[in-house]
Amino acid sequence: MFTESAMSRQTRVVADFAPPCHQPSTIEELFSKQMAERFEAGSAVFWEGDTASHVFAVTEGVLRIFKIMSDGRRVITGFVYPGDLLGVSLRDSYLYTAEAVTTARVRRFGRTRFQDEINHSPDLRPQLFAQLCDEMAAAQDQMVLLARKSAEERVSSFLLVIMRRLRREQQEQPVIELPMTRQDMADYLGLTIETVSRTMTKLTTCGVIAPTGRHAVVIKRLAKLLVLAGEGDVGYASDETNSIRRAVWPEYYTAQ
Amino acid sequence: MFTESAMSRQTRVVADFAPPCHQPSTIEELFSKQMAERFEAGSAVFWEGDTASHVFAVTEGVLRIFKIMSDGRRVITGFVYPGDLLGVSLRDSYLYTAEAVTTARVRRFGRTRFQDEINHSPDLRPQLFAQLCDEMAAAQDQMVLLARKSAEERVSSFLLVIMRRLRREQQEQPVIELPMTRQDMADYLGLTIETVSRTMTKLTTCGVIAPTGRHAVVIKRLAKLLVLAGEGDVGYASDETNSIRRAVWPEYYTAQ
DNA sequence: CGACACGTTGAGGGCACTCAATAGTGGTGG
DNA sequence: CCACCACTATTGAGTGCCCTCAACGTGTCG
Repeated sequence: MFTESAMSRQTRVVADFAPPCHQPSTIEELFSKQMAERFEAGSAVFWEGDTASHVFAVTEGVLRIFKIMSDGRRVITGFVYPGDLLGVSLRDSYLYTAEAVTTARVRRFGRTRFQDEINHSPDLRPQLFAQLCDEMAAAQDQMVLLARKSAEERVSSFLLVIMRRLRREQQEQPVIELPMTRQDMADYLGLTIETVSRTMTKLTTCGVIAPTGRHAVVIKRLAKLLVLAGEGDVGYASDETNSIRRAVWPEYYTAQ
Repeated sequence: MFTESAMSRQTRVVADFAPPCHQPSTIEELFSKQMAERFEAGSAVFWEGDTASHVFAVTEGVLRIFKIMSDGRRVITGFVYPGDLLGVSLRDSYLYTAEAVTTARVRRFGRTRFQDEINHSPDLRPQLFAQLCDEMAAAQDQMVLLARKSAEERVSSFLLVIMRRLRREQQEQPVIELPMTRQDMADYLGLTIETVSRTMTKLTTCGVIAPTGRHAVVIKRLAKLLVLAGEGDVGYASDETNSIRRAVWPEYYTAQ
């Protein structure tokens, strides 16, 4: 895979009946021509161990990817949002099960076809590589969370991660949507449903967050949440670090 | 990055004074021409947050890669063995610190140069991709371990992972070398040094392992270790599953 | 309104952590 | 050769955080 030549590119374009002058320059664009499929909440896109025949791009909704131990213990290794790819990191079979949390829309490519596309496009390769790097960075952060953070730190970190994700995708959002159940959060954070619930209550009582219905919260005190998440290096932070943080969250970052 | 043209390849080859007829066909071969550098136990190859200027290949020794929280909590996200790459998953700066556990030898490429090489070689790209997939699969397994496994399961799983790794690299090895300290193991498994020590003692008492000095053990009962690791789906296993397992560890797998 | 799923709250227990003391291990020098 | 030290590992006692088990709210559907 990843081979490239003027010859093979020509071949591909002809096979697709696409105008040779209009190559997709982003992965999003590449998938946009594929048929959109709809998955209802709770339905699976693929299962761990299935032969990995397709690569998916999420255009709408949220999915969970998870592994299950032989005795039923479940670990959610990530939540997948619009713009994310699904099923890329694989050998011959999928590493995890992917299931819709909300009604979701995805587009798919045959694995071989996707690899050809990536191979032939010098524009797409770095995008795919960047996606994989982001995925790896997220996995590393998750390992830190699971290995060493307290329940309070885990829940706080989770809220921050979701916040940043929504910010990237959508507009300014003081309200954070949490479409997943408490059980999903627990299986993602390595906690029980009861501990997640208790911790959310505690954060509410402290005035850090304010619930808006069951599946959304408003962050009232971001600075405090950062500290609780274990990202608050306030005691050690240089002026430079703090100025960077202010640049990242200008409207939120106020000492409280 | 990953951009490609006949022109740039020409430039590269001339700059290296390498024979155009002898392209490296494996990543190992690619690195073999680079100077080997020696790192003493405890010394760092690079630090988390450093500008990611190089990609490394380990040829000898073992390294640990870790992240540290602002208050000093350390999480080892992986151990790196000969044949592994180091510093590939990155954006602009390294995701983690890499430190030699034992005296280690590594070879390096400038990041840009490495990307060029990968870009220009249809042989190397799938190898790199496969490496990244393995890394991702390992990260997922680690998340399962950290999120849901007991101390006993964690230590047992760790021993199995190391065993498989040594088996891949070296010859048949009943003795498993554990060059890292108990603190390293603890920071990898999300436990304390005391819990690791107690669990190792317990496994020894049970007759599952037998210590050979401080930094090596012999696995006496693999079947039991598999069960303790949470990989023992014995109660559920189909004949097919078991036959697969026997094929993987033919000389070890005996019901005990 | 009842059934059901999901979420919250409470009481008690256990696994792993903390703190502390002891025992190996390896290196150095008298 | 052995005393001495620094470092690492083991073992023990007690605590605490989170889990387990259980009951009670809450929201949604028929």
